[in-house]
Formats: sequence, structure tokens, C-alpha cells
Amino acid sequence: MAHITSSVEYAIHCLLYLVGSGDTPLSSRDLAELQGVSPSFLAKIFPRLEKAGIVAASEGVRGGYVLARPAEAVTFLDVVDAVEGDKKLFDCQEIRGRCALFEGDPPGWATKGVCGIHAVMLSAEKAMRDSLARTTLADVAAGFGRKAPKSFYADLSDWMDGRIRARASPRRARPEEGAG
Amino acid sequence: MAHITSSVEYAIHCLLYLVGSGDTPLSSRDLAELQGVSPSFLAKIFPRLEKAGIVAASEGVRGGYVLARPAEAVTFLDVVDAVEGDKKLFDCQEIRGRCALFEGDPPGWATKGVCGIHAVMLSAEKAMRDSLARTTLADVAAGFGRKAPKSFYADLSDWMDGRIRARASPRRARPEEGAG
DNA sequence: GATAACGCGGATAAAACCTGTCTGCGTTTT
DNA sequence: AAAACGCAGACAGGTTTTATCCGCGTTATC
Repeated sequence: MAHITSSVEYAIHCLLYLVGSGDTPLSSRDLAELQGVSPSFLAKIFPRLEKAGIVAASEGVRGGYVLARPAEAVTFLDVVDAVEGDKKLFDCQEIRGRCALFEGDPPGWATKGVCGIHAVMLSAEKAMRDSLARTTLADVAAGFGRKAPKSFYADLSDWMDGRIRARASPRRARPEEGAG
Repeated sequence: MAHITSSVEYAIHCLLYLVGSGDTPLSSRDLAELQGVSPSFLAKIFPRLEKAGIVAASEGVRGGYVLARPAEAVTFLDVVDAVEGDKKLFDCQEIRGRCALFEGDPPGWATKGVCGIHAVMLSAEKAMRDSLARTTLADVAAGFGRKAPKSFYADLSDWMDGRIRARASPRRARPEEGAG
């Protein structure tokens, strides 16, 4: 179990697909099946992104999610905080005040200010967060765009269209697509 | 549950006491009771510090631990790695290769090199680790030394001596110290 | 207007991890 | 010989993460 969880990983992969989908909403089910992850689990992650103002939801048939902000305005830190809440890197238990010499009543000099150990951890957490805030969805999407062939985006669009068409008129769907 | 755990917190607090104890070994039991933490739990942490070459153990009666290196040569990162092993900030599940369009056989362009998302997380992890590597036990011990009154170190020494004496000749120990 | 797709929220369960306890063993000082 | 000490392993309880299921309200399509 890592500090930055699979939930964040799923979220960012989905958001990168949303970068490419523009104004067309993508449902969490389609995104889950496209990537081979659990649809019901993904469905629990998206509301957090919506509450954080990262995606916008549209309900009902043909509903789904679109990015609520330009991809340049969504950092990795935004996504981590949205999905995981304010999870601390380190949880100081104020052990400095428990020293037996204090007999349950620690003096002011021992408990004033931030614990010296805690301060080091907070500094490390800040370094991590600053680093995460330096990269946006647009940065990673651009990097992917340089690797993927042009045909990939067309194929992706076809796949999504295929799913929508298949649901609209099931009789016309190809048999191997209907199974599953 | 934080990424940097209580085990690390306990370890560093103990190591700071070892900075002050010099060549006199301190037992994990005494360190635990001094700080009001679980002796049996602390006893599971010290062997990891010993394997990492941070402390040196001496067995038998009057045994215990001393720093194996100067306090200036022990960074917070050393302690974190020793206690937690190589715990990753993020565990990439290579979701990029699972895209349904690849039909189970992802092309080279999709899986070559480090996943773009993973790369961002690795960069954040490096920033955190670099930050942790910048502070040593000596730094924090010095900061504490500036806050604590001189009498604290004498009192601490007396407390440790008292425990050793109490065990050496229980009849001479003060009644309230013998309890517990 | 019925149906089905969709987002939303809560209840639930399984797995992993962290904390903490206990026991037995070998070593060393007293 | 006894007691203090480090060491290793087994074990239990609590929390977090992952995952599933169900029912509800909303909306486009037939």
C-alpha cells in the first residue's frame, strides 16, 4: 500500500483520456472497461474529482464527465489532494512531551513550537508537494501525444462511438462486443 | 496511517537520546519507558537500525545500543530506509498497457520507458528523499540543545543511572521507582 | 410514457498494513 | 546460577485500501 494510492493512478489515467475527449462526456463505466479496471471502484473516485472542481458531471443517458478546467490548470497535486484528501506524510505523536523526567507535566521549552523531528518531515512533505504541483495533465498528455501514432486517437474515438452505438441499437452490435 | 510511520518517529527520538549518551549503551527497554512508548514494539525496531549500521548492539546485562556512526553521518533518510525498507511512494500498476484497444498485446510505443505518470511520482519521491537526506541527527540534536536547560542532561543521566542502580541492588531503589 | 443509461451515496466485505504483545532462545554481567 | 539484555518469530486488533452491490434520482431515447 503506497502513500499515493491506486485510486490516484486510476484518476489520472482517466483524466488523461478526458484531456483528449474535449467536450464529449465519457462515462466512468466506459473509462473503466477501456482500461481494464473495476467500474464500480472507479465510480467511487469520480465524485471526489467533481467535488474538487476538476471534472464536471452530466447525469442521465449519454452523461459522463468532462474536464472542468483546462488541462494546463490541473496539477498532479490537485488530483492527489482531491482523491486522497489532506493525507499527511507523517503524523507527529508529540512524543517529546512524554519524557518520564517531566512526570506528566512537560515544561514550556519542551513543547513550544513545532517538534524538531516533525519540522523535518513537514519540509520533506513540502518538497514532495511542490514537485507534484509542477506537472499538469497537459504536460503528461503532450508527452503521450509524442509517442502515440495519430491512428491511436482515431481508434479510441471509434471505440467510444462503438460502445455508444452498441447500447443505442443492441441488435446492430457485433457479437463479440456484446459479450462480456 | 501515514507513509512515514510511528516506527520511524520512535526510532529518531531514541537515536537523539543516543546522540547524548555517547559511549554508554542504552537499552531499548529504558528508552521505551523514558519516552512512554511500548517496550516490546521498540524492541522490534532497533534490530533494523543495527542491520543498517546506524547503531551497534551489545548483548547481555548492561548491554544496549550506541550510535555506530557520528550523528553528523546519520540522515533522516538513512533512518527512514532502515526502519521501513525501500517503501515506494507510488506503486505503478502499468495500466497504460491494459488499454482495450491493444487487445492484450500492447505495442512497443505504449510500454517503452517509464510510464509518464510514474515518472512524475518518482520525481516527487526523489524530492522528498533529497529533503530527508539534507538533515542529520546532529542537526536536530543541536536544535534541541539550544532549547533545553543544562540541567536536563544531568537529570537524564541521573534517571538512567537510577534505573541501572535499581536493577543492580533492588533493595536500595526508591519504592515509587520500583513499581510499574 | 416506459426503458435503459448514467451519476450519486451508503452498506458491506476482503486484503494489506501498522501497531502492539507474547514467547522462547542465546549472550553476558553480576 | 540468576537476571538483564538483544534477537527472531508467531500472533492479534485496528485502520486503510480496494472492491462489490444495491437503491435512488436524473435524463435521453424508443
